[in-house]
Amino acid sequence: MVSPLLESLNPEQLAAVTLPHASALILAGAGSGKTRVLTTRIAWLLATGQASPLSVLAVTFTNKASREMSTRLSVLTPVNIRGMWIGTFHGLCNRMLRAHYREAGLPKLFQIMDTQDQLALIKRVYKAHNIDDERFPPRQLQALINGSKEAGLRPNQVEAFDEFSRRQVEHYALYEQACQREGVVDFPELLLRTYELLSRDDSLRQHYQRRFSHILIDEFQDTNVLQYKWLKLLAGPHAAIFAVGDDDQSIYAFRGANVANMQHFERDFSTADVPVKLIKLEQNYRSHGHILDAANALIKHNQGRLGKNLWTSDAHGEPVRAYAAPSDLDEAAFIVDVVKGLVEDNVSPAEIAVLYRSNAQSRVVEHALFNAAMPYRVYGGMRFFERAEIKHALAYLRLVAAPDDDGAFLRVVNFPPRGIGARSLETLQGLAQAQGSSLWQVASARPVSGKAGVSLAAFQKLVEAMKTATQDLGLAETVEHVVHASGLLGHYQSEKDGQERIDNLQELINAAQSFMREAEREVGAADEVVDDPLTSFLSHAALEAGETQAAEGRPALQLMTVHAAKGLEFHTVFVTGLEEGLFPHENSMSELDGLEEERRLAYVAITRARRRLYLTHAQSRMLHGQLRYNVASRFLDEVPAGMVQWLSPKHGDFAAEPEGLGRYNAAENAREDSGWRIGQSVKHSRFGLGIIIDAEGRGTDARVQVNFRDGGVKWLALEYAKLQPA
DNA sequence: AAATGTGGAATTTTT
DNA sequence: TTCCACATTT
Repeated sequence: MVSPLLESLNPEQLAAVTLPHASALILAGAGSGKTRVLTTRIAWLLATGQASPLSVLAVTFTNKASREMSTRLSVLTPVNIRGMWIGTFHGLCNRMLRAHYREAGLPKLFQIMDTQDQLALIKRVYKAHNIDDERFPPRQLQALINGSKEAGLRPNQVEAFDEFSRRQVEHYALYEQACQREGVVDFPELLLRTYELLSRDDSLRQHYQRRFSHILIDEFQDTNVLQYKWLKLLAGPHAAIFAVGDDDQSIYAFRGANVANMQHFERDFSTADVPVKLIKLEQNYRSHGHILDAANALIKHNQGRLGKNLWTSDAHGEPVRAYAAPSDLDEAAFIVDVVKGLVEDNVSPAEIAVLYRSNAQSRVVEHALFNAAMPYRVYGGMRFFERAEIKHALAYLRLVAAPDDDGAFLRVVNFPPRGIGARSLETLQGLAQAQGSSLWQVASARPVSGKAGVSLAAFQKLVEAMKTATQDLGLAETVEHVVHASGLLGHYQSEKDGQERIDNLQELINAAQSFMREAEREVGAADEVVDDPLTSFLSHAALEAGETQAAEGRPALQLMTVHAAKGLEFHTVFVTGLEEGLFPHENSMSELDGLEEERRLAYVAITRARRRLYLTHAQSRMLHGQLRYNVASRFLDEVPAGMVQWLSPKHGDFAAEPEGLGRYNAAENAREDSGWRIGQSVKHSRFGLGIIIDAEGRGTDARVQVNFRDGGVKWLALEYAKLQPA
C-alpha cells in the first residue's frame, strides 16, 4: 500500500518523502516536484502509521497553495484528511485565536481588517488625536506598524532614533488602543497575537506541541521573522519540521521575507544527536535544457546562494530567443506577431504568458492585443472582496454581527446617502472619543438633534431590524436580506453604470452559498463555521480576497507581473522590458541585496517556461509620460551569448543596419548627420556601455547625451570623446 | 451630495 | 501619461 505512493519518485524525492522523524530542509528548485514531495510525504506518514491526521500541521502562504495541497493530498491518501490542519499562516492563527479568544484577550467576535480597513483606521486615529497627516503620512505609519509586528515588536519594543520616529511609535501605540477598543485585528496581528498567546500560556503551548508532531511548510524562503519564531514555538521538542523552499526564488524580501531563515534552520532545528537533514531536488521536470541552462547561467551571478543547479533529462529543445525592439510599441507588436504564429501552430493562448516587471508595462501590450483582436487576461488589480460595493455589504454584515465596529459603522452610516453629513459624524466621533466608547453606543445613548439625528436613529433601527430578520436565516439568506434591506441594491439600480456592482452583490450571495457548501463538505474549519457562519464568512472574506477577475470563457493570453507568475508554468513565456532601470528596477539599486533579488526575479521569470522562451527589451519606452531611452538589461549579458539566439541585431544596434526593424520618427532622423543616432548603443573607453539618448549641434560642435549603464547620463563632445558603436 | 478641478506620485504583494 | 486622493465648487 506504500509502494504505489513512492513509485516514479526520483532518488532525492524518495529520500525526502521517506526521511525518518527529524527536521529537514528540502531545497526544491523550480519545477522539481516540490508540491508532490510535500503531499506525498504526508500521505506516506499516514500510510506507514507514523502520523495520524490529527498530528499534522501543513502551512502555506496563499489560500491557493493550501487548497491545492488539500486537493492533491486527498487523491494520494485513503485517509480522511479532515482533522488535519492545512492552511495559511493567517488562516491557522485565526483558527487558534477563535478557539482561545479569551486567553488571547480578544472579543469573541473580533473582526479581521484587510489593508484598506487598516489604513482607514489609521486615518481615524489621526483625526481623533489631531495628528498632522502631512508630517506623518498614514501609509508610512502603516508600513511601520506592519513591519514592527512582522518582526514581533510591540510599540514598547520599537526603538526610536529621533523625535520623528518617537512620535511614530506613539502613533503605533494609539493605533493599538483603537484596535483593542474596536475589537479588530490586522493581518500581522493574527500572527503576533497567536505567537504571544502560545509563549505566555504554557499549557496551551504544550497542548499544541504535543498534538502537532509533524509540521510541514511550503515556500519556506518566504517566511518572515515572526513566522519563523511562530514555527519554532509551535514545534515542540519532538516535532519534525519539513521545510520546503528555494533560496533562488526568494523574491519577497521587500515585504519582510527573510531568506536567512533557511540558514538559521539548520542551526535551530538540529538536536544534539540528529542534525537537520538537507536534501536538494535539482531535477527539473518542467523546462527544456536550453531554458534551464540560461536560468542556471543567470543565477550563478548571485553571491551567497545555498547552491543548486537544475538539470533535466529532457531534450535541449529550442534555443532561447532574444529580441531588441526600437520602442515599447515595437516590443508589443513583436509579441503579437509571435503569438499569432504560435496560435496557428495550435499552442493555446492560455499556455502563453507575457511577463513584466511592473504593472504599468501591461498597457502597451494590452493595446496591441486589443487591436489584433486577441483574447487576453490581465492578472492583478482589484480583488473581489476589495470592491467598494462588496465592502459596503460586508460592513452591514459586520454591524449585524458586532455593532461596535466603528470602521463598518462609518463606511455605511451614510451609504446609500441618508442625510448624515460630515458635521454630525464629527460630533459623534468627538463624543465617542471623549467617552472611550463606540460610535454605535454613543449614537444609541444620546440622540443627536435635528434632521441628521432622525436619520441616525433610522439607520440604527435599520441595522437592528436586519439583525432580527436574519436571526434564523442561513448565511446566504442573511447576505441576501442585508443586500436588499440595506438599500445597496436599490442604490446601484438607480445608478447608470451600477449593473456591474449589482452583479457583484449577487456574486457575494453566491459566494456565501458556496462557502457554506464547502464547509459542510469537508476540510478544516468546519466546526467553527457551523458555530457562527456569519463571523466565519467575514473572516473568510478578509483572509481570502478572491480572484481579480472572473475566469473567462475562451482561452486567453496571460499577462502578469513576474511576481504573480511565481509557481505557474507556461508553454511559452515572454520576459519583457529587460532594461536597466526597469528590470533590474532602478529602485532596487539602493536596497540591500536589491540587485540580487532582481536577478532572482529574472530567474523565476525564465523558469516559468516549459518549451519556448523570449527575452525582449525596448530601446525607448514611454514612462510617466516621458520617453526614456534604456540600456539593455545586464541580465541579458549574463546569459552567455552562445545560449541566446538574437532575432534582431543584438541590443538593437540599428545604426549598423539601416534597413533593420527600426521605425524612428522624422524628428529624430533629422538630427543625425554625425553618423550617430538616438537610441544607438555605444561604448566609451572610460564610462563603458551606454545608449545615446539625445544629440545637439553639428560638425565640430556636435554633442551627444549618453545614458551609461554604470556611469549615469553624460553629454559628450563627439570630436573628443572616443565613442565606438557597441 | 455630485461634479469638477488640482496636485502628486507612479516597483513588486499575500494575508 | 494616468491614476488617485483630496479640495473646491455647483
